[in-house]
Amino acid sequence: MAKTDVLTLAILGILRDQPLHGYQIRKRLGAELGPFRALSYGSLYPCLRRMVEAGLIEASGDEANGPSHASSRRARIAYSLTDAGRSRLSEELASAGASSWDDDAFDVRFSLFAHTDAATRLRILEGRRSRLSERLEEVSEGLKRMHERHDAYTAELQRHGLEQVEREVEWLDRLIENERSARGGENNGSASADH
Amino acid sequence: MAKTDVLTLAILGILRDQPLHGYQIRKRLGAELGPFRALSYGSLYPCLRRMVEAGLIEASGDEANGPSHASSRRARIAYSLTDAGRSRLSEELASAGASSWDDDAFDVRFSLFAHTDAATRLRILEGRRSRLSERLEEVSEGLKRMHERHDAYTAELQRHGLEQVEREVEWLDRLIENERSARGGENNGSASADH
DNA sequence: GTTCAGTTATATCGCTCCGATACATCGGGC
DNA sequence: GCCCGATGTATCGGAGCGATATAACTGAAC
Repeated sequence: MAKTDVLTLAILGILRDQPLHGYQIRKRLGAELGPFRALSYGSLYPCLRRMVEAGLIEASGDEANGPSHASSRRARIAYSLTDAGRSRLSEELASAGASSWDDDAFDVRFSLFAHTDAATRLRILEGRRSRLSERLEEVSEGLKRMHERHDAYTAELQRHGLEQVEREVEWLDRLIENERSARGGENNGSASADH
Repeated sequence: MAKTDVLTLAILGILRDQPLHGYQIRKRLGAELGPFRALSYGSLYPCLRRMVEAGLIEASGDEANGPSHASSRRARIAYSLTDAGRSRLSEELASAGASSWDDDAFDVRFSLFAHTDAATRLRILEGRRSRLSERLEEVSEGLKRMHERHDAYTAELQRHGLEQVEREVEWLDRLIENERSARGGENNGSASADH
């Protein structure tokens, strides 16, 4: 079975197209998932080590860069996917379980949608949507029940939180609509190499 | 100096008005900060222990509930603020540094606004606002620079993140406006009896 | 009236993550 | 020549989380 945590998945995804070393992985991930979700070295390097141990990636002493000049390049360790890593990635990309629409995992899964087939994309979006509407009900339930007992600021915080989730749902509805209308037109294939 | 972490502050705040035991603390916190921000026991109990060690709270073997019926209530440990804890709380409530408008801290600080004086409220809101607009610029900068090199889904994720932050800023602007217009009318006092 | 599920309640273990920090090297500007 | 900011690898301590164990009470089904 081997469960794949979010960080591992994100790294598998980012190494899909080229080998990179730690520093680059961090920058790319930061750029793709937004400047929030910082990802510190304190998580990155241990995770890379775990992945090497698990045989998902391979470390190599950086030959990659051009003809270049003679001698002592600084220590750089480029990581690339092994076959096991590549098949783990596609296995993971084909799945659409609860772990795909959790708060922290959804962004990563979404950022890999270009390599996910249309049916799975739709299932993930719908799963995320239903997860959020559960939450919606919880919160608005709570809001009604707290008439007294809470001051204006706390209530405002709740109201604002509710609104945020509502907008998130609207966003998902738009995306789902798009996916649905794209279906039927084209072949529904896996989108793959656009850049 | 003694830095107070977010969780500690939240607990100080929730114990301000009555002693509670662990389970209740968790429920209240969950209700006040929204059902997100779960707070697991694995964080709560260690934190309570730290706070007892630091002399901020006191454990007592639960006499609190009514006349009640005779004998063996199950083990329940009620925690209440010590004088040190109470003064730490008001000290913390009077401050408005960067730690008040960090992502994770802001919600907690905001939920305690009813016990924060008007000037500090305003400073915190403004601090949070400027933190978010920094981020705004970063992200939109990044969005412009990534024309190529990113697929449609990744771009959409960025766009959506940007929009969220924009709305957060609008929300803050509304709150700041309210605070400003309330000033001048009333006495600007601290909304409550600080000891 | 007994069983069974759910809530109240405290507590710990292992693991991961983060922030801070320590190194070293590179490319440029002054 | 010299410092500064980016590039790059790495670790440490502390804090949080998810899962889990334990146990007593509550109430409804049967």
